Amino acid sequence: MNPVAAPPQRRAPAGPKAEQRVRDILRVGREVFAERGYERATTTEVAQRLGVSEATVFTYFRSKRELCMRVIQDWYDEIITAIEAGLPREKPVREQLEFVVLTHLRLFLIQGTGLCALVLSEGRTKGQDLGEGFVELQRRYTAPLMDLLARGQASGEVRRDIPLRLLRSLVFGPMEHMLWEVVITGRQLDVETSARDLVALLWPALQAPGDELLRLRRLRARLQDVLASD
Amino acid sequence: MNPVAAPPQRRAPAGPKAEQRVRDILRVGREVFAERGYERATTTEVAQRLGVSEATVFTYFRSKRELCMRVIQDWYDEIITAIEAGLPREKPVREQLEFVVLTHLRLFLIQGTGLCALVLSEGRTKGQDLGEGFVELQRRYTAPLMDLLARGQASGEVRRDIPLRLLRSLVFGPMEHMLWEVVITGRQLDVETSARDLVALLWPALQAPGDELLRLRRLRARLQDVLASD
Amino acid sequence: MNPVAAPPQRRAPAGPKAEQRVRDILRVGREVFAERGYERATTTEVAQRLGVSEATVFTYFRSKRELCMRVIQDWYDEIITAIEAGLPREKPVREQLEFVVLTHLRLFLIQGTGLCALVLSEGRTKGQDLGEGFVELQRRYTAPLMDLLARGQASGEVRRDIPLRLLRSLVFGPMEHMLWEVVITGRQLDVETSARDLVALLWPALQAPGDELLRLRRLRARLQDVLASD
Amino acid sequence: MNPVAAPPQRRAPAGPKAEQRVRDILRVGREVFAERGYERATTTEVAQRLGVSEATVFTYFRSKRELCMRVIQDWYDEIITAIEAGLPREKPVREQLEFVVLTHLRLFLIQGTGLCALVLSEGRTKGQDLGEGFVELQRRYTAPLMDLLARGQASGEVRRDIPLRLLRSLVFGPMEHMLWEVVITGRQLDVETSARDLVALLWPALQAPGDELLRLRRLRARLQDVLASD
DNA sequence: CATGAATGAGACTTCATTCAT
DNA sequence: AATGAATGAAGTCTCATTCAT
Repeated sequence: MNPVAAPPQRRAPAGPKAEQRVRDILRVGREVFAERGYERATTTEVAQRLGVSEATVFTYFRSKRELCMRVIQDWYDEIITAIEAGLPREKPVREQLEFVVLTHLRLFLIQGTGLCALVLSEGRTKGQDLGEGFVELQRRYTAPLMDLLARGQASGEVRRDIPLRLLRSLVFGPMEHMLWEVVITGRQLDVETSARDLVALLWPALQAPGDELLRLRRLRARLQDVLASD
Repeated sequence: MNPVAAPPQRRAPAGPKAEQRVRDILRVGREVFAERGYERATTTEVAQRLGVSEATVFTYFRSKRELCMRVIQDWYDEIITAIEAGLPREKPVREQLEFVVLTHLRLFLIQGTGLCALVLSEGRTKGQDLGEGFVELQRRYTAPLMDLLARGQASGEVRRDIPLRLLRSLVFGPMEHMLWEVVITGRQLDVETSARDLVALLWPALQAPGDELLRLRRLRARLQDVLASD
Repeated sequence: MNPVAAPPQRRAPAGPKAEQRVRDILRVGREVFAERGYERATTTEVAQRLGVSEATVFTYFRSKRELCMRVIQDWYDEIITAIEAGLPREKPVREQLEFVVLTHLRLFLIQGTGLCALVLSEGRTKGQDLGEGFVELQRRYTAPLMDLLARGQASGEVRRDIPLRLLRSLVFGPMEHMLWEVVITGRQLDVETSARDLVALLWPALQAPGDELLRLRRLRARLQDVLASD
Repeated sequence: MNPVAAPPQRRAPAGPKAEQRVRDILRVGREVFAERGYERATTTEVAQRLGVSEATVFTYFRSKRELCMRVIQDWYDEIITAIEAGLPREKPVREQLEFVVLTHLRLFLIQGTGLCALVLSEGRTKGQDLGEGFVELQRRYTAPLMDLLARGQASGEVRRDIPLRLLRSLVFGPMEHMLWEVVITGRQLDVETSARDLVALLWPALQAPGDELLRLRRLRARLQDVLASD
C-alpha cells in the first residue's frame, strides 16, 4: 500500500565538461587508491589533489566504493585493451607470451603496482565492501593469456598435460612476485630484460617435456644423414 | 645536553602470567587480522574475543600497529621454523623443494591466507603504518628457499645461469598466485597434489639443462656459425 | 539615510508561462512533501519528477521553505474552497456538519494524509523553519467549521454552554485521529460511512440538551443541594 | 565457506555509573527530540547539552535511531505506568475516564507535546527510519483506555453499538487536538478544568443514546413514589 | 529563462587510545 | 594488573543553494 518509493539518487551530470571531470577524478582516484589502498585512501585527498571540494567528487560518483570500482575497472580495461590491440597473433606463441608479460610489467610499473595491490588485497574482501564483481573482472583480466595458452596447446607449442589454470599461475605468479619485490624493496627493474628472462625461464616448463631435446636429436640425425650421403 | 627525561613510556608488564597474556593476545590478534586485514580489524574485536577489556590489549601492546607487527613476525617465525626443522637436507634438491612448497601451502591454507593477504597488502604501505621492518622479514622468510636453491646450484642440481632472485620468484610466484586464487574464488585445493604438480612443472625450468642438451646446443651453434660465415 | 540599495533579490519570473511553471512545481512539490515530510523531501526529487533542473525550482521559489509554505497554503485554500462552495447552508446544521466531515476526510485521503502529517508535524516547529504564518492558516482552515458551529448555536441546534474552541476540537480531533490511524496502520476507510458514523456519535454531545432533560437535570441538582444542606 | 562473521558491536558499558549516563542521555535526548523532531534533532546537540563528547553518546546508544526509539519507549512507559498505577478502578467509568484524560493532558503538557508530535509525525515513516515497533507501542499506549471502555461496555455504562476503535478516537482525538492547539498557539491550558470539560462533553456521546434521559425519568418516578408513600 | 556545475556546512558514525580508579 | 569510561580526530556522505553561461 505504501511502497514508499526509494528516494531518488541525484544523477551525475552528463556532458563534455562532465566527462572531463569524471576522467580527472578517475585519474586522481587511481593515484590515491594505488598509493594508499582502499581503506587508507580518503575522498578528502582525492578532492584536495584535484583542487575541488569533496562534494564535487560525490557529484560524479555515488560513493567511495563506486569510485574505487570504476578505477579498477578502467585499469583492467586498459590492460586488456593494450594486450588485445598489440598481441602479435601471427608470431609464435613464445613471442606472444613475451609480449603479454612485457605489457603487463610495463603497465604495472608505470603506475599500476599500487593498483595491483589494491585489486589483490581488496579482492579478498568478497561480499564486504568491494569485490562483488571481482571474479568476473579477474576472469576478463586473465582471458587474453588463457586464450593464448589454449591456442598454444592447440598448435602443439604448449604442453597439454597440465590444466590451463596451473599454467596461468605459472606465468602470472612469478610476474606478480617480481612486482611485489619492486614494490617492497623499491629496486628498479628493466622491464624488457626482465620480461625476456622470465619467459626464457618459463618456456621449458610450458613446453612439452624434452621437446627441445627431441628436436635437437632429430636435427643431428638428419645432419649426419646429409653428410653421410654426400 | 638534553637533561629532559624521555616521556615515560608505559612499559609492558613482565612475568609468566604476562607472557601468557601476550601469547593470548597474539593468538587472537592473528585471527582477527587474518580475517579482516589491518584496517578492518579492530582492537575492540581482539579484546572481545579474548573476553578482556580493550585497555588490556593496550597494556601489553603500545598500539594496534605494534600488535600487527608482532603478529606478522610470529607467523614468519613459525614458517621459518617449520621449514628449517623439517627440511630433508640429505635428500635431492627436488624433494627438498617439494617439502618447502608443501609446507608453505599447508601453513598458508590452515589459517594463513588471511595473513598472507595481510602481509602482501600491508607490506606495500612502506613507511606508512606497517612496513618499517618488512624488508628484513621478507629476507628471513625467503632465506630457507634461497639457501636451498644456492645449495642446488652448488651441487649442480639447479642451473647457475639465472640469478637466484629470479629463481625465487619462479617458485614463490606461482605458489602465491595459487593461494590468491583460493582466497578469491574460495575453491578448495588439495595441497599435496598441488605441491607435487607445481614442482613437477617448475623443475625443468630450474634444472641445469642436461649435458646432452648442452652439447647439442653447442653443436647447433657452431654449425650455424659455419653456415653464416660462408 | 541608508543609500545602500537592498541586496538584489532575484525576482521570480512573471508571465503566463511562468505561472504554469509555478503551478507545476507546486503540484509536484505537494506530492513530494506529502510523501516524505519536510525534512526528507528534497528539492532534487521535486526537480527530477518535473524533469527540470534543480536550479529551476529555485528560480521560482526562493527556498525549500518557501515552496513548502506555498504548498501548504494552496492545500488549505483547496479545502476551504471545497467546503465553502459545497456547504448546503439551507439544510440543518447536522447535515452541514456531515458535509464538512466528509469533505475533510475525502480530501485528506485522496492525497492529503501526507499533507496532514506535514502540517501537523511541521506546524510545531514554530519560529524555526516553517510555522511563521501557521496560526493564521490554522484559523482560516477551521473558519468554516467555526462559522457553522456558531450558526448552529444561534439557531439553537448546537448547545451554547460550551466554548466554540472546545466544540471544534470535538469535531476535528476524532477526525484527525482516525486519519492518523489510517496513516499508521494503513487500514482502508470507507469515508462516507465513517463520516456519517462520526457525526452520529458526536451529535448528542453537540446538541442542546432537550427541554425535558434540562428540567430533570435542574431537578436533580436541586434535590442534591437540599440533601447536602441537611 | 567464508561466512565473514559480522564485525562486533562495541558493547555499551554496564554498571551503576553507566546507568546514570544512560538516564542522562535519555533525559536530554527526550528534550532535544521533543523540541526539534527526529530529523532536526542532532546528536551533536544532545552531546553538547550534556557537556560530553559526541562519541560518548554513541558509546551508550548505537545510533541516533536507537536513541530516539528508547526515548519514545520510555515516554510511553511513563504514561502507561502512570495510568495503570493511578486508575481508580472501583469508581464509575466516567471518573476513570476523567483520570485517564487528565493524566494524559498533564504528562503531555509537562514535557510531552514535542514527544507527542515526534511519535505522531515519525510514526508515519513506517519502514523507513523509525517506526518498526510503532504499531505495538501504539497498541500498548492505548491499551488502558481500550480496556476501560471495554469494561464500561460490559457494565452498561458505555454504549455497545459503536466499535471500540471509534470510541477511542472519540476520546484521544479531541485530547490531542487540544494539545496541538496549545503547541501551535502557545496558549496556556488549565489541565484539570479542560479534562473535566472534555469528559463532560464526551460523556453523552459515549453513553447509550437517550440513556441519561431514561435514567432521570426513572429517578423522578421513584422519588415521587417515595414522597407519595410517605 | 534554464541549467550545468560546484560547494559550504554539517550530519552521523567509528575507533585507537588514554587515564583514573 | 585490569578496566570502565571518555574522547579527539577523522571519515563518508547529503543537500539546499548559488552563479556563470
